[in-house]
Amino acid sequence: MPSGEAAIPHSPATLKLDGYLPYRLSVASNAVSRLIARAYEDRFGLTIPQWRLIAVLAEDGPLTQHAIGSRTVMDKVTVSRATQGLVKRSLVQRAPHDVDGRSHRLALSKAGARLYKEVAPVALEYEARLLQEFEPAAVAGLKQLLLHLERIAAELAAGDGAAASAP
Amino acid sequence: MPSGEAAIPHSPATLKLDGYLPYRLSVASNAVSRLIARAYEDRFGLTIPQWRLIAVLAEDGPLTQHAIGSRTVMDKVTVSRATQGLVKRSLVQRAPHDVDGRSHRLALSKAGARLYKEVAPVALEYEARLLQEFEPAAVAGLKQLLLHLERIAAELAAGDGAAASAP
DNA sequence: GAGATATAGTTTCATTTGAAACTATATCTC
DNA sequence: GAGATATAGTTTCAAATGAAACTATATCTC
Repeated sequence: MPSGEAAIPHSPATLKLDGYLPYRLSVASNAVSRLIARAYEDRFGLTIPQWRLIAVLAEDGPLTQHAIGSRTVMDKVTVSRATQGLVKRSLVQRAPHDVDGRSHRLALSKAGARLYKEVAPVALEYEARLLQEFEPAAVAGLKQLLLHLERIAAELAAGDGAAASAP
Repeated sequence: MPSGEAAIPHSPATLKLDGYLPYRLSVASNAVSRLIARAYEDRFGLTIPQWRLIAVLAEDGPLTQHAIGSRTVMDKVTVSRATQGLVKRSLVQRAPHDVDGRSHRLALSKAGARLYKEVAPVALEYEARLLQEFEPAAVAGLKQLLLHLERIAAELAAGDGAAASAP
């Protein structure tokens, strides 16, 4: 990490909670998550982890739980529990993994695929409403920024003073 | 809410989880919160609610718990617990509210103010690191967008089909 | 091929969270 | 000013979360 000199300060020298990024981010994310969680729960009986799992199976086809976890940034415990709920409702099918006896191959069932087709437009509609006042370019920029933040936060967390330069 | 016609779609007609705003937002926010939470906990023994409480008392001076809650978008239970912890460590002082017997006036103690002066630069440094690769304008835009999202999410949550037009 | 070590997934447990019930005080209506 | 109703803050309880221990299977090393 390049040492010392404070480059262009992006933040005022004095802290203002209202303009503090981690705060703004957390508050916005909570508000959105809460809205979405309620919608999925009320309309489809799905938790957010379950929804993510369905979405990723619909997009990428059959996956192991491990793959789902890394693909969707969810803990293995979270994935395990989401899976159990979905299997119980027969929205997801589990087959043994042919080459690895510890693992399973998860796939959407017919019913799961049908449900996905119902949920996806609702999901898109919520997103559209949330973003309706913004320029498409601004939205694209926001998403890029979020991805970037995520990466940097992970880097800082990994080597918070330690490994940062060496690959 | 204006009816029907789908204006300019900000989102593709097909859902891609990776580009789905609520997902990106949640993942980014979790990554940042986790980083920050660990930092505050390790270095200062503060939880995020406690940190928010200190920050807002430092900025705005004495407040009731209720005021802190609405100012920082925290549940009254969260504020209550954060307060208890801080009072126990004598970082915050509680005085009866002169006009309202149910309420209290919370203020930073000397020690609390000192701690704030230690934490604030660390907080700013984390923010600066998270944002170091971005243009100041992009950062300002992001914060605006987050505020906006928060407001819209709250509106949608309040009247999710119900009251939306009538004031 | 027999340990040793790693990985997929589950279970257990302790912590966090927030809704709902509760207590105490204010305010409003008659 | 006596209920009725609202509000500040706490406590209680149930659900969500994720770290750590655990089980079962793979892989690696000799």
